[in-house]
Amino acid sequence: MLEIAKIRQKTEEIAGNLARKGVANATEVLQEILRLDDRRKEIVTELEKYRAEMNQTSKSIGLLMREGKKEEAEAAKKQTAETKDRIKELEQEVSDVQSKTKYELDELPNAPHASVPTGKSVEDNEVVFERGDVTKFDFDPKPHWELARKHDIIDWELGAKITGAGFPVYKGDGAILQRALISFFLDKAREAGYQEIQPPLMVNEDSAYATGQLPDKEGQMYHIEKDGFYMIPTAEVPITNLYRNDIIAMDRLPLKNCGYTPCFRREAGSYGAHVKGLNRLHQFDKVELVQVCLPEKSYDTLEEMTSYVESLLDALELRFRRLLLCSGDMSHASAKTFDLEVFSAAQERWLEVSSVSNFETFQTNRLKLRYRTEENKKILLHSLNGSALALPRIVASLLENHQQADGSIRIPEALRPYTRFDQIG
RNA sequence: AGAGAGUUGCCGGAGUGGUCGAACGGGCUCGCCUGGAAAGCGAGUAAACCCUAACCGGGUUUCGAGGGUUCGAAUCCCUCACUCUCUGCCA
Repeated sequence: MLEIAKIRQKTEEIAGNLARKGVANATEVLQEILRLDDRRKEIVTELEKYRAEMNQTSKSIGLLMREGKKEEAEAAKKQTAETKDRIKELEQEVSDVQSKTKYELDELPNAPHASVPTGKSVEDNEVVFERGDVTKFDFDPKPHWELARKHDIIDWELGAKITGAGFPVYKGDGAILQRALISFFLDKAREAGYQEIQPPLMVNEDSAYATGQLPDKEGQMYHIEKDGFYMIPTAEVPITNLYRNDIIAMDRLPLKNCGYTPCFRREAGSYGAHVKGLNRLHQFDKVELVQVCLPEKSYDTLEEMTSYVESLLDALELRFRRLLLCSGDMSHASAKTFDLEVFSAAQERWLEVSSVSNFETFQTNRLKLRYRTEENKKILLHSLNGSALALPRIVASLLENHQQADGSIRIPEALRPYTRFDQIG
């Protein structure tokens, strides 16, 4: 959620950036928010005047009662009725204005950072660089779903039988490969200074709201209505919410946490060839990084996190490219996002395997996550997160890029201590 | 899942309708004392919001959350969440 104080200070600048993200009438929307906030202040000022008056009167009634001046006390009581009604009215007005303001703010996405290119869709994303060896095949490379079937390591039909489409079953070496990747990613993250967290896989409404899933992505989460819980779409949600309503001492910063969790996504509306195989699932595994840092350091942190994830792809011997997402392709909450994509020779396209974002204060504003300055001021921190990494697409990339002429899959050196086999098949 | 007890400030813990933002103890910060330290003494020690040029000052709200009764609620009533104990069930 954007901060009202900042909207007030930099209305035009923010409006301009919101427009780049496709918000219609950005200036008008911001001005409406400021008008509502002005109105709120007016009402609050009046409200508090009446409340102060009520407090005064109540106090004096207490004194009169004590002194035994019953009639005087009764008379004073009668006089309060009008003020009381007025307070009720004003309270209703404040709450109306506040919910209107909140509604307007909730609708607004984060404003893209100045360095984010303007654009509407994936086509406008910028390729920052490509790295890694191009895999050359002297045979016809097969897509991962065929390889997985051949080696009987991933079974979509079984998953469909026991649950439904998009819930594959990993078997034998497939299951071991998953477990190996998770351990590998977690060990690397720990070496890089991240504390490992095992969070709950369901969260309450407050948590889903604070990181921006609600109300924006309501329909994308599995919702357990009976208990009011949401299945997490990413570990970002519980891990970032660890710090909801916290004031962090400066010497604890930056907060660096990571976690492995399954992720659950309804993916309502997805269809077509691009959702084949492991490309888009309802349940998948992911190791996620979350950092919370000082505002002035968040863009360095974004770079640091992205480079870190790239080092994982290097270790897995995968050719990748870094994309700087354009204003129109970023998620609701992000101010700047880098995507990392691995080239799949078999599918002849780039697969997104990681997304690293700086949310600036968009999440921390809802989280009320602040730090205390030397002067004892409370300032909102910045939050960032990144996948390191999402398993299905990494598995797909490994299968497709490391397949051999005989159909076997070569396991990259770095992963062998974890799989304890060098090839599949 | 059933029965009971509880949820108060950084921590412990009083407080059952008015003078309670909250006794008392501990912690922490600053000052005094000291060669230095301990002890001791003194002062301070929540958050959000409103008024204001103001980091001065004044005001409002907050004692698990939300609603209600009342002139007035930490204190009474209702709903919910959480914690603990016992019983039940079960990885």
